[in-house]
Amino acid sequence: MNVHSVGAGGCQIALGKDAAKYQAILQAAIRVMATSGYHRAQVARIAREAGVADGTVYLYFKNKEDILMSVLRETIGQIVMLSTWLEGEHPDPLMALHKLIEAHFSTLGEDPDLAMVLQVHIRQADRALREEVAAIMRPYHRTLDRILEVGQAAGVFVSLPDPRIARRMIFGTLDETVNAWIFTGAKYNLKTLVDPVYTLLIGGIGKNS
Amino acid sequence: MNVHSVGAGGCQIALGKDAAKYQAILQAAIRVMATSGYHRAQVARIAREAGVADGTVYLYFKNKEDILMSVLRETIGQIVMLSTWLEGEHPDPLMALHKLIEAHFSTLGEDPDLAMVLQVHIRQADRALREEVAAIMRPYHRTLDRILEVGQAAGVFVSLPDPRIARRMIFGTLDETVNAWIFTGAKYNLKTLVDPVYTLLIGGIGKNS
Amino acid sequence: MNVHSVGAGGCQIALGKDAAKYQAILQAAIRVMATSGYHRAQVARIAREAGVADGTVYLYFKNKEDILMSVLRETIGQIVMLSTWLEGEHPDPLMALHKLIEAHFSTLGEDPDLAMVLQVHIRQADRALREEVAAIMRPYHRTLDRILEVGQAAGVFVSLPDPRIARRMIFGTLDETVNAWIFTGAKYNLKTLVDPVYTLLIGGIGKNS
Amino acid sequence: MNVHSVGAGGCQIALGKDAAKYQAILQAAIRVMATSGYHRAQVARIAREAGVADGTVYLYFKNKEDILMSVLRETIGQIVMLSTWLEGEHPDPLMALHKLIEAHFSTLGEDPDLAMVLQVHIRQADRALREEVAAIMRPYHRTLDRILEVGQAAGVFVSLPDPRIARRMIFGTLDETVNAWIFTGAKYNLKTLVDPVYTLLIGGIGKNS
DNA sequence: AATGAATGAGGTTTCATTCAT
DNA sequence: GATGAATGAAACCTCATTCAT
Repeated sequence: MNVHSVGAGGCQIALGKDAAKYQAILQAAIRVMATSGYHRAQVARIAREAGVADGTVYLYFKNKEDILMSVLRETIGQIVMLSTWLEGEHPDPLMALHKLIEAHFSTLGEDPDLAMVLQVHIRQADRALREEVAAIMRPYHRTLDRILEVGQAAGVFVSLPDPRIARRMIFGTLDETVNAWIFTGAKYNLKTLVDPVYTLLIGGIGKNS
Repeated sequence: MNVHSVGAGGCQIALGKDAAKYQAILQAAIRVMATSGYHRAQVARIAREAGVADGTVYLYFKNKEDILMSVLRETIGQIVMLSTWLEGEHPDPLMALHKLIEAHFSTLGEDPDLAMVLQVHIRQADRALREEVAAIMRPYHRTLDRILEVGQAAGVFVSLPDPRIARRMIFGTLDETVNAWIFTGAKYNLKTLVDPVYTLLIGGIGKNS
Repeated sequence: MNVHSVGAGGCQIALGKDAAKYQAILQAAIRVMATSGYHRAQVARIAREAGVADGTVYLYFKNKEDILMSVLRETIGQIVMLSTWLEGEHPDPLMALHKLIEAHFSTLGEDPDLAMVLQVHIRQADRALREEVAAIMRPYHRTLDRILEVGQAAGVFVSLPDPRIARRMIFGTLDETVNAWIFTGAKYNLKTLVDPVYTLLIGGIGKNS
Repeated sequence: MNVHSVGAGGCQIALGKDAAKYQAILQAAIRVMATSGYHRAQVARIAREAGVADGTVYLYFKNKEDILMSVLRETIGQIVMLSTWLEGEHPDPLMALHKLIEAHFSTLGEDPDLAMVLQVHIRQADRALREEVAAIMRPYHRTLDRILEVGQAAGVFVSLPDPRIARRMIFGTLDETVNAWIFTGAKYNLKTLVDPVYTLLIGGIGKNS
């Protein structure tokens, strides 16, 4: 059974023997898109980088968009699943939030190319693809929403008319932090920011007298 | 002197006649990019929408990228200048931050097309363009940094080893809030979120016992 | 007004100044298809043969299929219209038939390349295109049917339960005669066959004792 | 000796094992080409339809063109041989002609897929292939020519300077009749047209007073 | 003999840009 | 200055064919 034939989106092409080749193309795609961006990334170059012929790419992916989609499914998917798992693992909403930030920064901090694709180039995609991205991200947002709700009920988080406002603050903060890390060349260790960011999100920038 | 011949990038053509035509093309570009995205936006369509011939576009802009750049310069520029002005106008850092959030949400909230371009399509641009965007944004970030520093010195903001962590939280939160507003169809009034977001940024999500 | 913007099918592209260029491309297409066939005919070669750039072809035609369609519309159309006109001009069905054969052989006999396209390469087209061809041909068949009906009523043609059987004999005979002429290299004058074919169609191959 | 290794074109591979597989591929080719046409017919689909691997096709046929050629050789060949046999069997030219029309309509009328290929898709082939088709057809045309000559000598057919004119009428009529039958969906029984067509060919459309 | 994964050449079409009028 | 017809490079994708297993 091929690893990559599993999953909701699935792959409509009967995949032959080589799951390694599928991964090779996927990794090549991440590499090429990291440097060239989505629209500039040529299928021919992805193929060359993966060490296969142009046509081979189409044995594993339906088309260029499908390549990007698969990068998404396999990577955002990881963070999303990780977040869901963490939520279940840590009933304490404060701890859950901390672990989630850690997971977010760890996953992207360990693979700058992947982070580049997810933070920058994904957003170059067309409307249809962006909606797909949103759909994949939704469980992540739901997890954040639930953590916030539980925290409010437990009295550790402030009460808000709409928890989505806080969720956007959290997600926006993580997102922008990763962005900044990428654009400064991914030189420092993203994980060192877990605690400062967590503290700031909890306490805000205002000084509690 | 034409309004649009001012600025860092400048314009290589001496424009004598028609500043109105320049604006028409710029507005058309915003409209077309809002619906089609950067890469799908065709120069021919921008020209048609602006009521000029294809070639005329090249009398006012060096190339397609230059059109986008100019959209940036003229719009981000407004927020940036506004923020600088607000900073000078309001010595109180809390007030300055509040006014800045208000300016940010007002400017984008009043022109969904423009917001769409700035939030979504700008990011489809190439490396060079994104770096230019960053350069234009820098004064905005500097303003935030200074407000934070003044606030720390005055004891109204928490002390942080690196104020940029807080700045990214602020900017990331505003950015994600606008993003969410756009993707849900820009149905509600963005300005209603000024106070909740401000409060959350100051106090954090944690409950102060 | 452009000559080629008239007609049922029309042309969905706003055509600029040059009706001559439209004709040049059309003639080039006939020439290229005559030698290479429909599927082997490359747009690039048609463009080169017409003395224009590849892209220019797409200013005058929507796509490759549209080129072929236009060859059809403009040429079969001629025979069809001619046949309708002849029918009106000659109330005598015998004379009408004779004139029609003459028109058929004249039109194709004068332009072997065009004949090649119509007899051979049109038939390489896809289902959709062939149905379009059939639609364009229909008036021609209707004309034949009417001539046969009038002739039957007048007692100069045999009575048949279904006139379409006779129509297919006439059309099939003309078609095969042109085919044979083409495949032997279009060496003789097709018009010399008007009388023999007419006589044979009227009298059959059987000897009237 | 395999059935299919006989013939002009021959088969470059010594086939030991499986004449049934050869036939399976041939029948699959007819089926696929009937629906998709020559150029749209993919070797992979023929293989799948025949229940063999792609590569296996190339053990039995030199290339795609060879497959079509073989369809021709084996099917037109049948009509051709049948016609030759009928000619020998029926010294009476009128009877011979009648039997030949019957054979023509029977063979194609019983297998619409085959008829589709022979009437429509064969003609999508390239020059070289069409010449091969002509070569295979030639004995059929010769048979018609001889029947006509014998008939003329016997005084049952009209005298013509060139019997090929009459032959083209006969063949064109049969061809167009089959064509019309196919394009109307092969709904009626083609054999019911044997007598009307025969009568018309013999007597012509003119009324003998 | 049989397989089917891999190959890679080849063609249509788009669209930013130019330049003669 | 303004025009817009013309340009032509560039890229995705298909599919006949091969060859290692």
